[in-house]
Amino acid sequence: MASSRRITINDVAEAAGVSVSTVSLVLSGKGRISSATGQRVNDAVARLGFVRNHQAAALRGGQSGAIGLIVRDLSHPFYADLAAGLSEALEQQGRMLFLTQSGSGGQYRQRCFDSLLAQGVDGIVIAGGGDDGGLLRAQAEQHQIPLIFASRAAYPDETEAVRPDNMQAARLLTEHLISRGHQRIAWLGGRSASLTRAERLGGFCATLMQYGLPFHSEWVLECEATQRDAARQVVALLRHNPTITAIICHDSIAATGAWFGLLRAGRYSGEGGMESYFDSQIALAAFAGVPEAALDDIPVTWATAPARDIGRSAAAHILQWGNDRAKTPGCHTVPARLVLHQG
Amino acid sequence: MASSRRITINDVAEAAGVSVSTVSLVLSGKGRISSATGQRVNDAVARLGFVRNHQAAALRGGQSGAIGLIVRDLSHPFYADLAAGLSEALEQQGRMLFLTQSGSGGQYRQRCFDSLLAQGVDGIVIAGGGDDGGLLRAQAEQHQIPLIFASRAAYPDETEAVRPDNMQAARLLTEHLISRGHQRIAWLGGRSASLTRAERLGGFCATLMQYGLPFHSEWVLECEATQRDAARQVVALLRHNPTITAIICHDSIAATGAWFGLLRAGRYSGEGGMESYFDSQIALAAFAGVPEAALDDIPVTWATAPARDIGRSAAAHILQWGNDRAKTPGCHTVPARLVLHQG
DNA sequence: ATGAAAGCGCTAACAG
DNA sequence: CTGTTAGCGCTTTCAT
Repeated sequence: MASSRRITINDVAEAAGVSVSTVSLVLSGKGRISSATGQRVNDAVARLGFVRNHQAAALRGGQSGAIGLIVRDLSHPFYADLAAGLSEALEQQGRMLFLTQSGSGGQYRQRCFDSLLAQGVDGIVIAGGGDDGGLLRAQAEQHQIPLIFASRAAYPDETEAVRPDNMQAARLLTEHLISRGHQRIAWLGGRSASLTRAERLGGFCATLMQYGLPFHSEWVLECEATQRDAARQVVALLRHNPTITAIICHDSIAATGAWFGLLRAGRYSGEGGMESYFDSQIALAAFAGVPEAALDDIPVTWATAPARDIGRSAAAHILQWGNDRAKTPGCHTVPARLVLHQG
Repeated sequence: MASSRRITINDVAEAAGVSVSTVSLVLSGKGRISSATGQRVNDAVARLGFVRNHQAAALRGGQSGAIGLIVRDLSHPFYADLAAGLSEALEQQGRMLFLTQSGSGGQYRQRCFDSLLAQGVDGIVIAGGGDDGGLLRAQAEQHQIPLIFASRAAYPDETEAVRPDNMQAARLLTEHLISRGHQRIAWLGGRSASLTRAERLGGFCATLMQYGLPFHSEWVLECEATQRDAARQVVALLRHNPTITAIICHDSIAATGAWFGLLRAGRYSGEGGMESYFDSQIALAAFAGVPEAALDDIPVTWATAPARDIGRSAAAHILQWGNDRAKTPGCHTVPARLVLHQG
């Protein structure tokens, strides 16, 4: 049964008693083929165990059916989820995904790009990091191949990109807290240079305004990316501003640190198993890079950056771009989702 | 600058004033080419911005340079790390990775397999799930393409596979505890039907024997995959066996649950910030599917299943198999690493 | 509705 | 050392 030679469309044609072009037409479902012939061909295909050589098809026909992805490092949950969503969406369309990693510093990006080009991909998705002065975009244009950025950073206007909606995420969190009756809300974490943080703060501020609540800039704290610093800041903040009832945290580290800080200060949040010395409770809300199951036990309301949705969206956009050429590039934004804490 | 036609090896040949075969030889570095000609060709390549069409090369030459990976779901950290290691190792060899997801139940596995075959991959790595009665292995053999399994399950002897060394991981943990002076060690978690658990228990038991310590089967507890159940079990266990000084947990859920249980029972572990009612401490050690940064704050010594190493190893084996045909398949085992808790 | 033939871009014999 | 030539497996006009 194990014939050494590879089975080709010629073998199928012979077995079905038709010509190769007929087989090709049946396979791609293009030409008008009588159902009888179609049947015969399909039988032969099944009988011989023929698998179409997609490379040869691409060589002649054009489309390879593969999309390339460049991520910095797949072991980062955000990129893993993004890749998962991308691959899922592509496979639903019968496409395939070439995965490459550009290194945690993005140092191999050009190499990845070139490899993907050489493999004849129909499009490239770059996740993480910006375009170095439009270099990649220029190359992609030269080779007439769709290129799209998908990550948390911002891009020049002419760049096709998919990114999370930071303002909307902040609005989500803020409205949630307000709807729970909180009016004095603080902000913890992030660096002021961060654009992501700026956008989130914008959404936060806008929502406060919308509900007629004041924005206290002295309640907005930067903090280092350590639980220790977050805990320290929370304790200090609450000591000086005891009327605060809720805190929005920039990330899961800040949130966890804040929780420990609250525990230490005797100001716990939610109905956790710990006892509190005070009746008052501080509500915690936070942004998460990704849904984090391990943090289930901390009473925090999360707004998750929808990495998987971003991947799906990137897939949709790059495929659409492949069909409909000469469209104007732009930035597409993907909304966050609220994940309530399971009491 | 944006010429519409694709640049081929012919253009390069013409520009360099040589023949196509010379260019091909320079590109693949095979034939003995005078350095002068080589230089001219490389110049032309650079000047024209030529990118080699790998599909055409594969069509003629055989090797596509791509390896296919089938994982159940990339958003699972174990598979993500595995994929990361695999892709990393492949790219170092100038290979590429096709990524496919077979769905959380593995329901699309056959489809993934077929797609990869059609793309002409040089080998396939299947992560997660076993071979349905050798079906996939048979197909791979028929198409003469290396197939290797990489996951935590066990496989029939004739199957080429890479998996974590569960016994070694258990020995690592057990020896660690013993070296810290623990002699009365309990086991928490997992289901008795699990082979992984059986192997780990084997390593645990063997190490106890080796150090002349008794194995108490009544200190080995099954438990549900919830923190709640783990906590409950720990409390009950310690109530009835107050001399126990250490617990090995089957996974991070059991470990986290155990920690909460210890806190509740007033038997905390490590130098955490909580107060204890008793002087005695219970040491916690556990197996982790993957290094979990979020759990840094729980005082547990982890043995991590080296997902990334498994990916790397799978890459090495499948590439080697590609070169050296007709080797006997077998199971390769990858050691775990100890991750001590950062006091 | 189907067949014949001309390549896609590249590599691998052979010649020179 | 380098050029000529014949395809790899498939798609796609153009005939029939």
